[in-house]
Formats: sequence, structure tokens, C-alpha cells
Amino acid sequence: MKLVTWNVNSLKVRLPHVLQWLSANPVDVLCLQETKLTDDKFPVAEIEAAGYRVCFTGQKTYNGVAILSRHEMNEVVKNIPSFEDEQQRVIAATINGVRVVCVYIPNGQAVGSDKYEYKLRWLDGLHDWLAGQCRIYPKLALLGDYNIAPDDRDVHDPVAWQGSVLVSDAERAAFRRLTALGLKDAFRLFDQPEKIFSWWDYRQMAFRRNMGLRIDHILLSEPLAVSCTGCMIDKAPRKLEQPSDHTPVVATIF
DNA sequence: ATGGCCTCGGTTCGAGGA
Repeated sequence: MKLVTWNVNSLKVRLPHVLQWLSANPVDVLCLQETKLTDDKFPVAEIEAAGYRVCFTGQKTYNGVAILSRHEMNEVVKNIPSFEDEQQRVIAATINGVRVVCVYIPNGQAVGSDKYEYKLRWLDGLHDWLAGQCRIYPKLALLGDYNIAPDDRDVHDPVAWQGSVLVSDAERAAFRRLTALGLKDAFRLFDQPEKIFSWWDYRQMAFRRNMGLRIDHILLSEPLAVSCTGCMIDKAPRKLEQPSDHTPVVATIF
């Protein structure tokens, strides 16, 4: 079973890339973030024609998440039930006995800003809800754009980034609280080359210079982690014309 | 270097992203 997360930065613009990528990579589950579409504009027909079922929750201009699946999806939940939030950032479904949780964690803008405080509150809400979900669903996968680089290894220039949003101590502590629920970073279950990232700024020729961050993650509960046979980041879509600034992260589970 | 780019909404600029 292959599980994937990909922040597409507008599904309207990126639908051709998504369909092309799925055609070349027929995975089981694809979690999308930043669809930026209201539900009435979601391209259901095109995705179903590609052989996928889909659930989604979106809003105008910002945020929006979706799960595409080759298999039946049950128990779909939108947003964090115990956390009041107008922003559409979470969707979850049960697929082949695996609880798949797709998240678009807030960016936080700048340390100390209102958006940063919202990010930390949001992460608390996610943690508290997931604690219960992990008890109900032993097989749980948390996939998404976390907007957190958990370690200096995940940052192209840790000195330049030190203390800033996406790498600050409080954000990293919130990431560790999620892993303390028994969730493992699938990417770090394996030996990986250095300087592997999932996001590069559109500016400064950042992709060509590999000035990136690893902020898109797949966390797996213990039963999934022990049967995970690989995790890789596919840079290919970032090389296309008009790419998303994020790339797909793929976990393979036996 | 108070930046560079991309997307959206809605007009030709501002907000947000990371």
C-alpha cells in the first residue's frame, strides 16, 4: 500500500500535474493540501475518471484538503471535531483498515505573530484529538504539510533559518509531541541521503540550488511503521513547467 | 537587499504563502 502527501498549491492550476503523476505512479492513497477550491468547484469527475474515489473540504482562495483513494473510504471526518476553526485544514478517512488523516498545518507567518499563536493552538488541538484517534485506530497515518522542519538536517541552511518560523523551538516541540503519541516519521525510518527536502521557494532559483526544507511528512503508528518498507520524496514534479513549490512524499507499507 | 515568485480575487495591487 502506497500512501502519499502532496501540497499542490491550487488544485485548479495543478490538476494536470496530479493526474499525470498518478498515471505514472498508481498509488493507493493521495492526500492533497492547499486545494484552494470551494467544494462546488472540486474536479470530482476528472479524479474519478482516473480511477480514484475522493473526499474533500475546501474554501475560497486559501487552504482546502482532499484524500484520493483507489479503495473504499469510510468514516470521513472533516476538521478537528474538538477544535473550532473556520479554516479547512483537516480531512480523515478509514481506508483498508488504516485511519488516514490529511492535514494542512498553519504556516505561522512569523514567530510571535497572531498567525504563529494560532499555529501553536492549532497544533495543540490536533494533538489532543489525535491522542483519542490513536486509541481508536491502531493503524493510523498522519500525512500532510506540517509547515515544520523537525530537525536541522531538514533545513538547507540551519544557521540562516535559526529561530525563524517553520524551525522554531516551540514548533519543533509540537512536532515531537505528535511523535510522542507513538507516531514515527516514515522518512527517518530509513537511511537517507543528506539535503533531501520537500519544499523550495519559487524565488532565488531555490530549487536549482537545492535551498529547501523538509516540511511535508508522513507519521505512522507502530503497526504501520514496522511494516513500512520505504519512504521517498519525488522531486520530479518540481521540475515541470508551473510546478507546485512542494513535492510528493511517498510511504510504502507492506 | 525592506527583495526576488506564485496564486487568488478582482481588477492592474494587496494578502498570504514558507
